[in-house]
Amino acid sequence: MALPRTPRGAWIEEGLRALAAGGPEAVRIEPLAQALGVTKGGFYGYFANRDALLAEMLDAWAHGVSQSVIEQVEQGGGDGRAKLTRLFTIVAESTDAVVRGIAVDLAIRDWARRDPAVADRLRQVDNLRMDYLRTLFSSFCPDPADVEVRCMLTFSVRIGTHLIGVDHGAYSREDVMGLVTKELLR
Amino acid sequence: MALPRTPRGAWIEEGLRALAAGGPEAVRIEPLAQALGVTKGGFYGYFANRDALLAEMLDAWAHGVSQSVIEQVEQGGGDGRAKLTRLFTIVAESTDAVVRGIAVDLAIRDWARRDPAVADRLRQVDNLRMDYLRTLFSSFCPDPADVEVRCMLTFSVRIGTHLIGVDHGAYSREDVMGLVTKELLR
DNA sequence: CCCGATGTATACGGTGCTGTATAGATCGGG
DNA sequence: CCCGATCTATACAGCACCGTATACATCGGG
Repeated sequence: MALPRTPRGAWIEEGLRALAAGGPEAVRIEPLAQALGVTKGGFYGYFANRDALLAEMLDAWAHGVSQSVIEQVEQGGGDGRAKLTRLFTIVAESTDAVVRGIAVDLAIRDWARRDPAVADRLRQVDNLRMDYLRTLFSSFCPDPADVEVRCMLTFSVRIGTHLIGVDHGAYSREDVMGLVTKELLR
Repeated sequence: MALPRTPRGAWIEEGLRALAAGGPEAVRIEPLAQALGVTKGGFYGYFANRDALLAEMLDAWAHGVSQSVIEQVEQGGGDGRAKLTRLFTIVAESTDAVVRGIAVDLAIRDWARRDPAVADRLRQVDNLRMDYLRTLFSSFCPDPADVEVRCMLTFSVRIGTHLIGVDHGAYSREDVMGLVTKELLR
């Protein structure tokens, strides 16, 4: 039994890299193989076809994404505001990671606009995140409507900052995001 | 002089439709021709190649997008809050339009993440919109930092609502957006 | 140490698209 | 009414990729 030089997970990870870089259309098997330093020969031993890879990429993302962040935040302890602050920091710093990086997140969001199956999966993940956000905000916001507004704004700005290309005059983007955070934790 | 059965603008509009539906990778000349009920024969009379079409699509979007909305808002009169309210309504209702619809907007945002030239163009358009937002918020917010925060949140949530797939329990998305609007105009 | 399973390289036909070339159709102006 | 510019259909070579088939390499177990 030869141990796989290019294990199943390598295809998925490289696929996610391609997804982040160019959307689902850019996930092509032959370029993936080239990036892995292999030919596509082995690919079809793991996956039936390209769609099977895309499906597994989605699975890998959905499983590996939220839980780890929530655990990371929770094990630090503190009250709601402290946890939210920590959450914001972690999310802002996770730009680089491959599977759970923001680039994959944004690519999947765009993908979901076109593929209902992807949209369903995204909704599940987003609901998990949103539920967690709600518990944190609820710890210091008595009004449920207020909680909902803050959650929606928090979620939106966390995505929007990567999709909006404006200048802020005297402020840097980091400045503005800091001010936004302060406002949301008011 | 035969009048063009498939004028230049038709290719651009159909291209934007394809862009909205599947991203820049989905803008393929032969399918476009098929959608127009023509073959690709005439295309290369108008455009040098596929990239030229993509560039002109971007131009068409950049020119036709913001100015009309701003004029529409301005000619209604009223104070800053009234104009913002009108702006929110107009933006929320422009989901369907082809060139200036939200689908094209989101597709271009995703495109900009990968193509620096597109990102530059998007930044110009976003800066125009943001400047207008700033003037409106400034009319009733004395603190420039507060203005910047509200602008960023407004812009983000206006995009985010189309990219976030969460349920809100007892509230509908419209409810939440209404509550958000009330908060932002506070 | 050799067998067999697993992973890999290579070759192949098929598909969908690009961009070019060329000939035919169509309509307005002289 | 016919000429010529403009638009269109068709044919073609080239490219990138898909999915299959097949033979070779590699390593662990008997």
